[in-house]
Amino acid sequence: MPIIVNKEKKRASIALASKDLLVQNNIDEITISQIAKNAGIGKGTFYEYFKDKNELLFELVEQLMTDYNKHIEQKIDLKKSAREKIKVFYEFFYTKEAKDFRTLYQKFTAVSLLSPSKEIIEFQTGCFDFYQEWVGKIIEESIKNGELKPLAKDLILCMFAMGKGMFIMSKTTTSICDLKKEIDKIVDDVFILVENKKGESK
Amino acid sequence: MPIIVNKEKKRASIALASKDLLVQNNIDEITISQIAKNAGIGKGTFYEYFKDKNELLFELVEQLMTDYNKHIEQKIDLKKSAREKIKVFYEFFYTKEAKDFRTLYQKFTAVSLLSPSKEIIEFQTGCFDFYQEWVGKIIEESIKNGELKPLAKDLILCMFAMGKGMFIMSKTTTSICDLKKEIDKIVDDVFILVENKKGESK
DNA sequence: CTTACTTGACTGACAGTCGGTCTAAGTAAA
DNA sequence: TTTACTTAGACCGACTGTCAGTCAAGTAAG
Repeated sequence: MPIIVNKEKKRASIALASKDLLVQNNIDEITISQIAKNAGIGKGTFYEYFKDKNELLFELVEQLMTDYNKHIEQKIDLKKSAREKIKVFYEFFYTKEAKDFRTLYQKFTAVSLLSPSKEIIEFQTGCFDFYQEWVGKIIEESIKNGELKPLAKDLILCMFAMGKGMFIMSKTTTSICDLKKEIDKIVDDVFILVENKKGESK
Repeated sequence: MPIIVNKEKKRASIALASKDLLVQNNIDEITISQIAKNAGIGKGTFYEYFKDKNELLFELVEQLMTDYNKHIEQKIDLKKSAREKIKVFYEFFYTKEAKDFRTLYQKFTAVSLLSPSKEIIEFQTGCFDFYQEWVGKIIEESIKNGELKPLAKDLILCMFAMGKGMFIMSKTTTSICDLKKEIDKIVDDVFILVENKKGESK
């Protein structure tokens, strides 16, 4: 019998090997031959594992997101107040640690808008629901323990969308120079509105 | 001397002629030859007026945005409360009237994320500042006349980013099925927080 | 020998270029 | 005033190079 390769693992490793290439160049400036050479495989082999460049980007984003989620989950557990937890959540959009992932996510968002395949929509929907629920839990817990007013719950979607919008705008305008500062300010301003004042906990 | 064509006008008319093509197809599925044939010009002529397909899309979005702004400005003037005015502002994201423009704007956003040229960034920044100021005026006026609390001013950027974020998510997930309803709800929820209760103006 | 996997030469399609054509205004000689 | 010639902007599509995607031949393990 011939060698049986673990398709999933090889796919993942090709994607990982292409990371720098994808981070540092515009997608349409990279050729499949370049990707293949860079990953140490033949061009034909690339097509055994990916339909096109977009699928490669997709695989990479999925990988990095899994990793990042683990990392962020731990970090959120360390914070006590809802405000702090939410801020950790937004860190993705500006922290240096996530820089590469963020660059790829930017490109992936663009691809999602240009040609939203069934798979992409499914993935994006999964992420949306997952994070939505995550933030939801943080907020609801804080409502229960009296940190936040009950109507805070109604702003979950708004805050979520705000993050995405701020990210897009920071990448496509020069009006937002310090994204961390701007997001922090918004979070603080909103929390003023939905936080119970000290001492009056429910 | 030969005929001197109005370059600007011809550029605009080529763009306008390509509208349906760009609305109905993925950009990378359209060829320059197709665009040229559709506009009744030769391929070479296309390149006299545009660097590439993205520049064509850019021209078209600029045109449609100018038109749409005029239309929306009138509509906003008809509304009395800040809440109503703001809602008109968000109409772009779901109204049937703006459907084609919205589709093109979606693609343009993607292009802006993929290859943010100096010109694109400049344009996007201009739009950002313009709308930001617009919403700002609505809010500030309402603060003055006692409709809104002063801290409403701090939420302008948040609300602006929220709109953009909701739009992107409505196009890339299946979680937001009725965008109008969701946005209206968010606006109402936020207004509950920043509106002065009736009778207690200022 | 079979089977799973790999490969790079090949092909068709497209983006972008370039040399040639067309048209009409300008010029000037008759 | 007519006519022949010039000129330059506008226009065009055949051409070229490049790349995505394919496929027939190759490799190696059992």
